[in-house]
Amino acid sequence: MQTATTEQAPTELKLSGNRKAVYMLMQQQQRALSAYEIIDLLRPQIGRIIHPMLVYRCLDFLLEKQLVVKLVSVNKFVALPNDLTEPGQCLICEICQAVTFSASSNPLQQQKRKIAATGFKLNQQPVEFHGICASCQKDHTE
Amino acid sequence: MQTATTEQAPTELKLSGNRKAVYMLMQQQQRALSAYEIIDLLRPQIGRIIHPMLVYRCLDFLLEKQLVVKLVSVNKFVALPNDLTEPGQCLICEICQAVTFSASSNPLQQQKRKIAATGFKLNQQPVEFHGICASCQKDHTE
DNA sequence: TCGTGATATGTTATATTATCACAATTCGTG
DNA sequence: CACGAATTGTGATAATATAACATATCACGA
Ligand SMILES: [Zn+2]
Ligand SMILES: [Zn+2]
Ligand SMILES: [Zn+2]
Ligand SMILES: [Zn+2]
Repeated sequence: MQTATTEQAPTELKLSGNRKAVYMLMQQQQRALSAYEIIDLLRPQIGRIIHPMLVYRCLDFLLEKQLVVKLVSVNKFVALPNDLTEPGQCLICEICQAVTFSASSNPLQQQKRKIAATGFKLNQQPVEFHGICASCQKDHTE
Repeated sequence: MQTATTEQAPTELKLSGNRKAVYMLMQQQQRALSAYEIIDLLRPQIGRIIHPMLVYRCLDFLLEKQLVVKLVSVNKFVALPNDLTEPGQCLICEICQAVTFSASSNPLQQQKRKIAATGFKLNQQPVEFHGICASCQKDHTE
């Protein structure tokens, strides 16, 4: 029923069916979602029950294409901001779950080189820092 | 039946019953274990079925006392090396699962200060880097 | 020593995250 | 169209984690 193209993805990528639906949802939401949150958000859009396997398969594909990343420390998935050219880092608030991406700044790049020099080959995922964001700190002291 | 003291923990800490058993196991193993691996390893020692809840409660306690850390990116737990004075960092091999702790070296400390300066309050867990260890790289090229 | 509240343990059930296995359908291309 | 490859559909199950409530043990003052 649906054609299998998309105009949103970078570099003229074609996504079809479920993959397109999952990726577009993730781009709209711009926050970390669990696979099951994706299922819940997708159901009303698609109008039928969506099986976990289906979502995990779409996520696997999108991960391979580096369109999304898995935040391994919280078991959630998020669309990669288009302006990030390297995996960089992200800050994850343990209270409100907000996720803030940025490029690796100098010290982190230095640290990564240092690790690489020991023979350990880092993967291409963002380094995940955990803590409490400024806004949640305010909430707790007022 | 068992008395409730231990002589292994740093700073004269008393652990009783299950907590002691879990902590001693983790110190012996010196590798990252899932809660369910702990259950399986503990059963023969204790001689009865150990419920997940029990192990998770012990882990919660040990986490609070900072005797163990949770590697949030792999959902495993590991006894904190006694010589680590700050949370530091760890390298996790995605093939063999080896985990190597070390103190934060300068660039990482600098990075942490930089993050703190933005108002984000980092927690006290090690920063987890993922990749492939030197030994596993050799295995793949030979 | 006994009573009492706090702490720790025992147990069942359930929630959350993720993968396996196999069938059916659709797609791309000669 | 025909064919194999890629994608989707579906049920079952594994792996990780927490909720809820009952019971037992400990600590310590009366
Ligand atoms: Zn927050
Ligand atoms: Zn709060
Ligand atoms: Zn390895
Ligand atoms: Zn291999």
